[in-house]
Amino acid sequence: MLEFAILGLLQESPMHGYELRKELAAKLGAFRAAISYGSLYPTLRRLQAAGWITEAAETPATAEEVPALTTRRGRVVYKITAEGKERFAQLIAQAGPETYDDTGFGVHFAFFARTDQATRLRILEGRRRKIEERREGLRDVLGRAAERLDAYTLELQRHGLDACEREVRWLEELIANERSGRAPTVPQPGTAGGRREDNSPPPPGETRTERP
Amino acid sequence: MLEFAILGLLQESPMHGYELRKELAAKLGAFRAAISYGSLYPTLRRLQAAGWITEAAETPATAEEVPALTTRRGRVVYKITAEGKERFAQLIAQAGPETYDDTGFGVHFAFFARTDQATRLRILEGRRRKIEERREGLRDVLGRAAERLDAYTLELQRHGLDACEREVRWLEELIANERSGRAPTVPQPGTAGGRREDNSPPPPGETRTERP
DNA sequence: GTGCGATGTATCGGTCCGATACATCGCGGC
DNA sequence: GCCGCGATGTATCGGACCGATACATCGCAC
Repeated sequence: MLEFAILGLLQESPMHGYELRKELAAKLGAFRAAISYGSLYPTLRRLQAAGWITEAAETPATAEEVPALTTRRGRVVYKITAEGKERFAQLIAQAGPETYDDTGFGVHFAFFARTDQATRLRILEGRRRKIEERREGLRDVLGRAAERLDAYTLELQRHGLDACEREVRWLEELIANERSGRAPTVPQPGTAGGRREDNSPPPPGETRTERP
Repeated sequence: MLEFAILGLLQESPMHGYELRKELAAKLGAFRAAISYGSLYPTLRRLQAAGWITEAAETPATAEEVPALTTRRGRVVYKITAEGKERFAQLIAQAGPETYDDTGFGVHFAFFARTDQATRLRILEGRRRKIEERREGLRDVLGRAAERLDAYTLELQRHGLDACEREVRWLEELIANERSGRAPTVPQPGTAGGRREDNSPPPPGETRTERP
């Protein structure tokens, strides 16, 4: 998961660890709190060892200035490699059941702009199915086993059920939108127009069609 | 977390691993999928080593019947000890910030019936604060940084924001209810109480001020 | 000039998950 | 009769990720 997120982010621009964490928190604010350094740095090292990313020498703005007077800074900027981009595409293509749990779904969804439509649909439908199952489970408990549980537990189930129903509806909308061929959902109010030219659009190109 | 959940469940009645997992899934269906055996069994061993739980010889219903004809079953039934109950009470009393993240909150909430009112309030308010912070973060992103993000990411944020607002409202209700001194939220239909005759009922000793 | 909060890299122990293995029980189909 | 098969049940292993902690530097206010 972390691997996927890092590769996705570094595709937008090179970054160092701290920045990576911040960007990720911003992008996933909804689903995840913030990744821990205790997993971030080891993962970076792993990715580097695998060749998906490389250290990009931190150019001090103008190389002429500040040559070595101050002790060399610790900041390490990472950059994705060609192999890394391939790897990312492969991870998207493979997107399977592990993509349907809360975290996995959130992370993949956050990179839908780099995901082809077929995969988007597959993920959305898989997620919906999973949530529907959870919903049925909750309905079961609330229906059949209600007497066995105390009032607080029941309240928890009710709240969970509500959240499930809501998410299913949300997913339905997204799926319908996706099928109708166009971008996400409705553009929001005010600030007319705009908001379409972010860097690097979903490359529908050679995103491989292999099966593992 | 798992430790807490297990001690809480075993207070309702002795159980073996499989049962424990099922009960837990039913009680937490809303927040957690289901705990993994890979953490359940090691934790059980840890709790046993610490003396919070013990193996209770699996009595075959009526000892007269089915004595030893069939090969001895592997089933291991666990039972909470007096020290375990103390430990559980202590864990509740200590309930701090780690209790405010999704999983921690869910698990603690599921055992609110065994939690004193002051602690319930503390947990609910801590959780509310945490969600409010998340909400503000999302509003920030949606407000200030909207242009930097693609439409899918924005949609994810919107959905997350909605969920936050909804949960805050839910928590407000629960808190108000809690302050007004009454049980959870709306009481559900008849069939009050029930399931009380197992060996170890919640000792009304020092905790508990509510009536279930 | 000194303290202090934000920035930044890094490690360690511990919790928990996912996959896997294996054994038994009850049941229906052939 | 006996055979497979899904539910029940215990167990382990490698790996992902977290939370706490330790440092070092930078910019700025006082």
